[in-house]
Order: sequence, then structure tokens, then C-alpha cells
Amino acid sequence: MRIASWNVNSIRARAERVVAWLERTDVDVLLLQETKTKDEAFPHLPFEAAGYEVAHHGVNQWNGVGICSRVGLDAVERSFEGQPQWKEHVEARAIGATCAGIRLWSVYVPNGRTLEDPHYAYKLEWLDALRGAATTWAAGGTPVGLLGDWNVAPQDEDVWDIEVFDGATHVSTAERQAFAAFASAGYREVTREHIAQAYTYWDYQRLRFPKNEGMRIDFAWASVPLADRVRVVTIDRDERKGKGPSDHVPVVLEVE
DNA sequence: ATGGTTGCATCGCAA
Repeated sequence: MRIASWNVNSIRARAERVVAWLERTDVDVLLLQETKTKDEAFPHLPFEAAGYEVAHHGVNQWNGVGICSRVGLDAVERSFEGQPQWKEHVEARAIGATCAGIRLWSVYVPNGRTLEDPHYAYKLEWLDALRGAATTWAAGGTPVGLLGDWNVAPQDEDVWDIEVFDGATHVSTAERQAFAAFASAGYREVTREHIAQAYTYWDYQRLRFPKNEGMRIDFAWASVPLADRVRVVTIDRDERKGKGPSDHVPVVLEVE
């Protein structure tokens, strides 16, 4: 089966493109991030017409996560145990469901903005809380996948010029440690196991894509029983091309 | 000339 993850940067702006890609790529489960819509405005019709059930969690114009599946969609959760709040609310940054026996979470890690911004401390807290919850999920031997936009570039080669990122978020030691901690929680980051170097995101600004000035910030942490079943990983760079692309491209796992 | 965007609850904010 094929499991994909994609920060679509507004599902309403891109529903037709996403569904066309789903059908063309023969994907069974798609985890969405940054849908940028409330639940009631999610464009369900094209997904249902293509044979996918959808579970979505969005409360305003920011964030928003979803799971689309044609192989079952059970036990949906719209936050995880201990998920930190931003101010008074838990944001729509995580949704979990069981699809074909695999526990899948679509995650949209907070951006962090700058090292001094309160959003940066929130980001670190958020990653640590997810790791804590994920430790429990993986402990029983259940196949678990945490896929999404992690907003962390774990290695220097995951950005086009590490010197440009001096003092910036996404590459700080604390963020990288918070990301790497999932390895001690019973998970393996399977995209790098199959693809040594690739970008998953190119900013709309400053001709980043034509100049191939990208970042690798979309990843898939798989609990060991799931990681052992991953045969092929694809990062679909061509989806950054053409009319009306997201600034991120899909990551696809072929799972035995 | 050293910039050049996109999406939204759109004229301000977030990425």
C-alpha cells in the first residue's frame, strides 16, 4: 500500500490538484497538513468522488490537518495526549487514525518563527510532548507512522546554504535534538533511509524553486515494525511545478 | 535593479 504526506498550503486552493495527484499516484492514504480551513469548508466532494474517506481537523484559517483513506479510517483522534496549547487553545496540528491496521498521525509542527519568539519555545515543547505520546504508541509493537511537516532541517545538507541559516530556526541544535529524540522512542526516520538527499519545500519567495534553494523538512518517523515494511520512498519534486503548486511536495511510502 | 509569493477570516498576518 502507498501512504503519503503533503503540506498542501490550503486544501481549498488545491483540492482538484491534490485529488488528481492521488488518483495518478495510486495512493491509499494521504496525510494532509496546512489545510487552512475550518472543518465545514473542507472540500469533501472531490475526495469522496475519488473513493476516499476524509477526517479533518481545522478550526480557523491557520494550520489544519487531515487524513484521506480508501483503506479504512478508524479511531480518529484530533489531538494527542499532552499536546501543548498556544495561549488558550490546542491548535489543529495533529490528527490520528487507524488505516489498514497502521496507526497514522498527520503532524504539522509549529514553525518557531525566530529563536527569540515565544513560538520557538512552543515548538520545542510541542515536539517533546509528541515524542512522549509517541513513545507510548510504539511501545506495544503497534505499527505507527508520524508523517508531516516537521519544520526542522536535521542536517546541514537539508538546506541549500547552511550559512544563510546562521541564527535561524529549523537548524538549531535544540530543534535537531528534539527531532532526533524520536529515534530513542522506538522510531526510524524512513525517508532518509531510502533517499539520501532531497528537498521537500521551496519558498514561494525569491525564486527559490527555479534556483533549487530548498529545504528538507517533511519526514516520516515509523515505529520499527512499520519501518521494516517500507520498501520504497518517493519525494515527488515535480509537484512543485506547474500551475498553482503548494510550496511543499508530497512524500510517499510504499509499505509491504 | 541584487528584487522577483501565496493564501486567508485579505489592506495585515503567517509561512
